[in-house]
Amino acid sequence: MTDATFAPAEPPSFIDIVSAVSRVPQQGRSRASLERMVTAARELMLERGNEDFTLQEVGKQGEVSIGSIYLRFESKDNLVRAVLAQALQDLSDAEIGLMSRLAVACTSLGSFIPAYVDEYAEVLRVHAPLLRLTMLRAENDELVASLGKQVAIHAQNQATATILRYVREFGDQRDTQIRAHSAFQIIFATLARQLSLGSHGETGLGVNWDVLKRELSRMILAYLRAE
Amino acid sequence: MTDATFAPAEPPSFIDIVSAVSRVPQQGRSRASLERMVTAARELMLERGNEDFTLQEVGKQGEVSIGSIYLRFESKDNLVRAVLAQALQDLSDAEIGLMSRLAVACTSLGSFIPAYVDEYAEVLRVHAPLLRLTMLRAENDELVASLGKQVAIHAQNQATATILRYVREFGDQRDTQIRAHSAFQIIFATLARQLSLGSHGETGLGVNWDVLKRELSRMILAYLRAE
Amino acid sequence: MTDATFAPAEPPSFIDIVSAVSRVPQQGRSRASLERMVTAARELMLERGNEDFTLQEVGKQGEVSIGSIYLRFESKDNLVRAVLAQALQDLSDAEIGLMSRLAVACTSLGSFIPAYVDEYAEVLRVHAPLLRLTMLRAENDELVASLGKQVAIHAQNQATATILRYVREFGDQRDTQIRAHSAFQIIFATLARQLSLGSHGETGLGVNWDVLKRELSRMILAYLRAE
Amino acid sequence: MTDATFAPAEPPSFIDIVSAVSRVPQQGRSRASLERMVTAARELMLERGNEDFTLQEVGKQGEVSIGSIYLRFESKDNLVRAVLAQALQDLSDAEIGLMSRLAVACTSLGSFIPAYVDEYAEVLRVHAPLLRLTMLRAENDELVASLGKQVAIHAQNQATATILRYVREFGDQRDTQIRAHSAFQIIFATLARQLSLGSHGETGLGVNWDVLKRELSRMILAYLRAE
DNA sequence: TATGAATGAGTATTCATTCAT
DNA sequence: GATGAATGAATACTCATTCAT
Repeated sequence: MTDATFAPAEPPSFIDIVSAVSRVPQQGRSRASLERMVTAARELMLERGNEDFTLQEVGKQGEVSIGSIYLRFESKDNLVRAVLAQALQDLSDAEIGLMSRLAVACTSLGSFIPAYVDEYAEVLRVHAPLLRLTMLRAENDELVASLGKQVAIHAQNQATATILRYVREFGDQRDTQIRAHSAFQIIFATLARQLSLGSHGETGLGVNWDVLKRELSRMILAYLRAE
Repeated sequence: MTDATFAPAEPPSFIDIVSAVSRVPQQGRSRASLERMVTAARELMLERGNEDFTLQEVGKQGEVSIGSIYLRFESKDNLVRAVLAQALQDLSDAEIGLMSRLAVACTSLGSFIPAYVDEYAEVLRVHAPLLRLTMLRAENDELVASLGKQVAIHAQNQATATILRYVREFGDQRDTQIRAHSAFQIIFATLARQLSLGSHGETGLGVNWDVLKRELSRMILAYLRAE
Repeated sequence: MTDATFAPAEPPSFIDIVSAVSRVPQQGRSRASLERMVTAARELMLERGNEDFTLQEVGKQGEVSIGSIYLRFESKDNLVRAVLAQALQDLSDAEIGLMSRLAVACTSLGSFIPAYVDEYAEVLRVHAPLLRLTMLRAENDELVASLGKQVAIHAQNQATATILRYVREFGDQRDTQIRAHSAFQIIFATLARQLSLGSHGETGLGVNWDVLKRELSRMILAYLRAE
Repeated sequence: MTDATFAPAEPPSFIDIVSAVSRVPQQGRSRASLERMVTAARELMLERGNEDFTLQEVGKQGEVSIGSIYLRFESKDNLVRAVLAQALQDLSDAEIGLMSRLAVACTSLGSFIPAYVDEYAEVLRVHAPLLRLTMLRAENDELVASLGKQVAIHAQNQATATILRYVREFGDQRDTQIRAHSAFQIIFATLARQLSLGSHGETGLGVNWDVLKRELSRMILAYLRAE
């Protein structure tokens, strides 16, 4: 375990992320055109895969010219990155919103953990298609990998900090940070796998989603409360 | 939860797997040539990615002609599949060997779970590079996805059955199959994620590998022993 | 030999030349803007070649908008032509100045020829970079070829006429125009080649510049004085 | 003047030249295909300029596939270079043949110089179109420039050595190498210019080709015989 | 069986020119 | 007049697959 504290750092910002790959900030009509091309690219990427589309197709579907794509993005690669960066930003926003809601709604570890597992599963499910693309791309794209890491670190820190608000309910007061952190790791890994966010791609395998979520919650509670 | 029993089914067989993608059974000299091309393809795939190599390169590196590759494989895709199928077979063999060993060596749940987590982690670590490629490919290749699923199901069934040998040590005798099954799911998901077998590609994020394995064992034991 | 007399015709005029390719006569602020774009184009052409620059770059470097370039020039081609036309005008002016000076300074063929070779070599050397571009372009651009021809004809006529001022020193009084004319042809061809104004691009090839100029003068004098 | 002796060095060889830009030596049917693509490229280059043709056009006109062009040449640039290298080789061969012929046919300086001027002019005239392309390209292509230089140096050395066979007829026995060398420089520069091998592209300008050749011979003889 | 030369469809990118403001 | 964002045609190069030998 590192010294890293789990206090929520500044959340990643879409402005920062997209400015890394997009050429000019836009307003008005240009903004609309930028959005049409990003939307068209996103749709094509979801249909066919990260790179298996042509800029001709983006132009046609988004009603923009090839040239105007190159006015905003240095390359096709950067257009792909912008789509994925936006997806990561959306996920990050949803994660932040979720934690805020749960932090006020749950008064005990026993109510928080199942609610967190359930709702985080839902957030990941909604973002799963683009998230899958992001992870695929991150394998061979340092920039996307780095953005993904930023988002992941923030989510991890925020979740760990929130779990630690219920530290008095832990069964053992030693190594509480390690426990909270491990709990998050295992929750994320399990949910992500069920959503095919990697790992063999064989979602579920005869597992009932609701059952697994319930058992996962039980396991985490048993772990945190163990003496 | 489905009706699927967790009795170990017939393990997947390389012969079956490769015959699905390879053209002719091989003997003698031809066998050697087949192996040279598969080995060359594997090396190139590990270096560059599933498809980022040319058959010219395979021909050169494996000292086989382009034509002879097409004599064995219907397409480049099938050559890639053969490499990945072999990798899955190797993993499956290792999983089977591991379970046999542990089944005789461990006399209690308390000794089995940590040993299983540790040694399964090692098995996955060794096979991780090709396993990563397999999962990447499975995203867009039904055939590889299906082979992966077979191997995964077998591993899951075998592991669940083994855990159930210690069922008397469970804290609660209800839903024991579900518990054993969930334990496997969570172990696999957690280990896989640490090995970057998917999921954001950000292995670890400040987590100590040994610490996480220890906490994972603790969590599983707390869960299975919980009343 | 043609009937063309070698009496100096009207020298080529930049106004005529540029009006052939530029759109509107300019005054005041617009004039300054025109000059900035032509200067920027010239710099880029010298750096990279006749066409290997973009109008975006001209706009940036010359602090003019793309639109204003098209207000003055019908096309990029015409901008290039304006630069080359101006270069031809500059060369022509220098040639005229040179001949005026020598005509009064040199009292004999023996002093005129070496001075002319030396100083004309210097004039060509100074204008060589743009002259090279002009010749390159003239290969495929009728308009530039025609402007170049005008300048060349004027230079030839002027030089021939000047040489003929020393006709009494010729060794043979027959075919004096042909001799004067041939002398100019050979002087120009030799100097031009040394300056890489065409021809294999291999300036010199182990020839000493000063030696060649001296030998060229000797040759011309030997030729004109021969009986 | 450098120390370089003018003894004819080994003449440039097409094999060396082309092997620098072509991928594989060819025989039989492949050789024919190679020649068809080079011929098609040459024709297109003569029609439109060094680079103003597409590989599609070469494929169509030469009845070869795009792929087979890339089997022989690493790039379009190298195909262009091969055409120009072959042209240089042809010129060099012609120059060598010419000198051999004249060396035995001419017994005196007075017969050699006019014959050389006449016949060298004819050789250059025949090769002028491709030679023009070569010089154009050499401006921006180091490799072509270097090949051109080799051919030029060989021609210069060979010509100078041949002129020196008549050294006893020189009017002055001092600096004979310089004189022979200067004579070649001036002959080549003058002929090249008349053939538009560079220099303003304004061939002739009212000069009669035959007259100029005659005067050039006279001038060279007057120069070499001068005391 | 085995070879490897030949094929040619498919695509990211540039940049002169236009025209709405 | 002045601007510069938008347009889209045009083209070199790759590589899986075939098939004549």
